[in-house]
Amino acid sequence: MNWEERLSRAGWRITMPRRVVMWVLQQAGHPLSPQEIHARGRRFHRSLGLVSVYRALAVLEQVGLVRRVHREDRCDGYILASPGHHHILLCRGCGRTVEFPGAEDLSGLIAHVERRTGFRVEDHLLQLVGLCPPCRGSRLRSRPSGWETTGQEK
Amino acid sequence: MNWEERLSRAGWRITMPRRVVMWVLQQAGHPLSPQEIHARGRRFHRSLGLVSVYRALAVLEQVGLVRRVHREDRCDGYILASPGHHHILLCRGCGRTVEFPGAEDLSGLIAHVERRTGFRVEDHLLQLVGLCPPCRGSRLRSRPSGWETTGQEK
DNA sequence: CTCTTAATGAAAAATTTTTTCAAAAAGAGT
DNA sequence: ACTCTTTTTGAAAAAATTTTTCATTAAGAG
Repeated sequence: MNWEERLSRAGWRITMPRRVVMWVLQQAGHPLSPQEIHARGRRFHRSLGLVSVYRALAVLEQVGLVRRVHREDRCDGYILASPGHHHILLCRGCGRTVEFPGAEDLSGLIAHVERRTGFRVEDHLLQLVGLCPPCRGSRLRSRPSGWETTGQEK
Repeated sequence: MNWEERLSRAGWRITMPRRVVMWVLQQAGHPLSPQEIHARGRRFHRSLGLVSVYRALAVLEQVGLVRRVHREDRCDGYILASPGHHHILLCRGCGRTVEFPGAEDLSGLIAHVERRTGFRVEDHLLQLVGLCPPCRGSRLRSRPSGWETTGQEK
């Protein structure tokens, strides 16, 4: 099911601003701020307003098509979300963003924390930051399936 | 070593605004925004400026005495940091924040991710959100050592 | 094609964060 | 304690970000 269908089924209309935001994020492959999305989006859709970018992001995030990226200094970046709960791996060199599944790998840690604190853990926020192969200067390896790059392959 | 010593050794002066920010965060035990810190801080130090709160937070964070808390909707909360790299467990009921060590528990996951993506992982951001014992309505359990509550025990 | 309702864009308002700069105060050395 | 140098402060202004308002436009169901 494509994003338009998902959006539509969730009761939202397929509009130009929303389409543009999706296009832009698709092509970027790394987190973009509302400002950046707006700037790039205008190339496709001249009259695009910044407000609409904010509104589109809010809707798309709610539907799970877009994800906010949290970095130590700024938290205004958005990337395309692959379906399901994924985590984010961010290259500090080029900003390239990869999502990966693996909530399972956290279950041990979570169980441990629950035992020791008495908390009931309901949700988590996990992001990894590092260097991608090109930025490390090493040769690129094949990327196995299930590990999708957010956005277009370069 | 207390925080004043740590700050001092890092080359910073012990000033009233910095002291007030530490006091306020100590007493709160849950994330506070600069605004909130400012409001509470004025009770101790009438002339405290909001700007100084921002500046104090920047310095204290850099020295590792204070940590920023990332939540889905807002990322402007700060808590006292216990020494070392800890993770944050946040109660969505009362906001109570507990830090826990456990970078080790992530090493498996990180190794896995590195193998599959070719990235070299350098840092991570992990936060858990859940319900603390009081907010779940259950009896409070003892909190083992090494699991410190940020701020004052209630 | 029409009609209803959601969504848009522009402007204004509200918030949040940063910059600037003269005055105050930390703290090292008398 | 007192002096001196340098950092730090607080206020105001500026910049940047996000939200609200509202008349107009355009989705998409019928």
